[in-house]
Amino acid sequence: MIKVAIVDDHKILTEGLQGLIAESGIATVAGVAHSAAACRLSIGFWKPDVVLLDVGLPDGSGIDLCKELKTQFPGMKILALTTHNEYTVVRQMLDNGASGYLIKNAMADEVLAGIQAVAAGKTFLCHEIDLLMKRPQEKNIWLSQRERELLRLVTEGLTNAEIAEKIFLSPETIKGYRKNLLLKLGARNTAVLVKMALEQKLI
Amino acid sequence: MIKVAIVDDHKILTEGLQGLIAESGIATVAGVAHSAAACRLSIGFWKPDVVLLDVGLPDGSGIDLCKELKTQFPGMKILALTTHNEYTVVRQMLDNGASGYLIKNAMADEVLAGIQAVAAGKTFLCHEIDLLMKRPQEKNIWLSQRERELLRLVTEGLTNAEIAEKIFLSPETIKGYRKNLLLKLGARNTAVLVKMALEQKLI
DNA sequence: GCAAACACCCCCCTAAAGGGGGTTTTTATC
DNA sequence: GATAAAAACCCCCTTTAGGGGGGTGTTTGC
Repeated sequence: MIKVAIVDDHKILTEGLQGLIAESGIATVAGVAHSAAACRLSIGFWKPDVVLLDVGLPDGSGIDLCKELKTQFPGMKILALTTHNEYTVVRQMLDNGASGYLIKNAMADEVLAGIQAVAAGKTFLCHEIDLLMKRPQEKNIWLSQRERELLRLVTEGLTNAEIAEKIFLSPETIKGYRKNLLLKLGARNTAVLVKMALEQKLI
Repeated sequence: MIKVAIVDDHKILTEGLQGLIAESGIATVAGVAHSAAACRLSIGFWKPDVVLLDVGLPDGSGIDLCKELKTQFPGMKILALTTHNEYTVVRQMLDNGASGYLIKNAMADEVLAGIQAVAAGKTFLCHEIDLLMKRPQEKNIWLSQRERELLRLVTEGLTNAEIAEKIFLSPETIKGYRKNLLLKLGARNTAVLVKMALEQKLI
């Protein structure tokens, strides 16, 4: 029997999930955590085979927690379960060691299929995410670390001069990055840049 | 017995909810719709007393659907059930006739309490939203229709001249609105303005 | 009846962003 | 060891945004 832990702050969803998993007979729920902190405290005791992990936790990012868990328990499989269907989020989760990715509007039976697949060492993407990851790559934007950092500072409203001072670079360099970001995202100005950054969760 | 309909595209959540409501004994689930279109088709047959309505539907806004349902079926009670905890969203839902508002990380028993309360003609806000609505009003930003329209055009990257042309106003008027928006939201420039607009769902 | 909020318009001036063109070094990846 | 991508840097010039003023009339709610 597969041992599953659920980490998600949506209590209504976790209650439903517990029932769903228990009834299926393929797995048991070893524990439920509603925050990253609660997860860190208990996960060592639960020793689950599979962790159903949300991305948007109240006290931190599931993306970071995923990396943390995989470092501490390399054998533990992470199955992301979130509302986010943005390329950047999925890619970061997979880069950080997640074995699978489900979105919350997937069918209930995809959850069970996902649990079984990742427990068996396979990777599992729900249908919609599978399509997303297979799109022509020019539609799935991927930024370098530096570009992400810059984009974050731009969205916070810093001017080129301020950014330059903050990260010890020339204002002209910042300008170059901004131009490049506009080009890369196909944005005509800062307003659209910020919009895309937030909508596509690029930062 | 209270008759409830669920309109939400998160299938995992709706499955869980159905069980939860059925087990409680206080209500029955008359039907489930995973989209606004499906809801429009079936709601007349179901004739529920209470509709659990999500804001973020795949084919439209729950805010608009709420207004629509209240116009067509004034006696039907709408109980919003969403992830959004932004003042603007809550206020728009309530203005459009919703009797209650739950966020998805509320406790499961709040759902049942909410259903009973709105069915009895009362209004019901879950704890977190109740706190939000009672905050000092300067923290809860509310924009006029015109301001929202302008903000939307700004986030789409239009320049003052383009906006002026589009909505037949003087570019100087647009400039005035922008200045006022910056002041009202406490944003130092367009980047922050766009960020706040999206984060607080002002548009 | 009167204040407050909304909608509308104009001036001047400076700061910042955007569009064009470049260069070099480092660091992965094949 | 070649190739490519990321990272850092620079100049010129034009357009747009932002900061500071000023003002009008019209709804809307108490």
